[in-house]
Amino acid sequence: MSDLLERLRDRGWRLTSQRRVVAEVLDGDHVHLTADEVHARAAERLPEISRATVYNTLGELVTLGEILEVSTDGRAKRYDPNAHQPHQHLVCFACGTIRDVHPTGDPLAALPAGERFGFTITAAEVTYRGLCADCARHSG
Amino acid sequence: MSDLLERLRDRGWRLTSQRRVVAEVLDGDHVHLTADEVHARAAERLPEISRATVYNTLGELVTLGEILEVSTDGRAKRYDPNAHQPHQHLVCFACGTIRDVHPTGDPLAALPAGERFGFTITAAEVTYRGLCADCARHSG
DNA sequence: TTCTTGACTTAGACTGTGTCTATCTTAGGA
DNA sequence: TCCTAAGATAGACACAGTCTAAGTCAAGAA
Repeated sequence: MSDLLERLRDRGWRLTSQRRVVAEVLDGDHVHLTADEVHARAAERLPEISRATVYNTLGELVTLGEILEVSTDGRAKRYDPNAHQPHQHLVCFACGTIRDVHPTGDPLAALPAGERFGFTITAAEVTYRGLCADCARHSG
Repeated sequence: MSDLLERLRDRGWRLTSQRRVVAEVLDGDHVHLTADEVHARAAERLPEISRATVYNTLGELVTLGEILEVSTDGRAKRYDPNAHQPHQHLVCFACGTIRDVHPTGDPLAALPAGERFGFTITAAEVTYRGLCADCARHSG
């Protein structure tokens, strides 16, 4: 966390209270907040922070590779601070909960040359979908 | 195509000119149109068709399992008529072009029991990302 | 320490995508 | 041919995100 702030400062980031609070809100495991949720939590600590600043800061952190942008549904994008360990996502149909998961093997390897159509492929994102234990109990 | 209209009629669909035109627009391979694009093409043949009708019809076709909803970026959802053959998507970073691709193996099998967190998993979507041949030429 | 300046923040207007509602039209059965 | 519920329509609305112009401030300079 403080490593993050150090890294950012090293890259020439001006360290404002707004940026610090956004970075703090995104600390932790299995954190997948929307921009609005980040804004709400940041505003608890810094009431005057604006939506634009949250969007700007999130965009900068994504560009710097410090957080990941995830859109598992057609709704708001979510931001995942777990950017330094490769992983995929598991999403509940019913409640939308997201878990980080680690499948075996490399999904890229499953795409034969004949299916690459001249693309230079650099990433493969896998989204697993299902019903979480809680939702399964309540619905059945 | 006419099979599609037959199937829909069998399921009690009222066959209106609007629905027919939307279904026709979505015919073909590697078709991944946004709702607005579907509306524009439908309006070429039926100028008075409304956006709401296009959205309604697309939603019904998705519910019936006749087309797939794909959101590969955070922008508009795209609609894929290739719903009866399992496949994944390959997306160009630069121009957004989408290709249907067929990886080997079952991505679901790559997720060990210990990584399932009590979920009942029913689907795995893979999005491959890279640069298509055209964009690679123009940028390099 | 104070000054300076350009990077940063802000409020709020604006855009794109999708949904909803009240009213009108029409496919298809009687 | 007529009836009627299913479907279509225009346009208001909602949500997520972007942009702009003006004000603020972090951090280097003196």
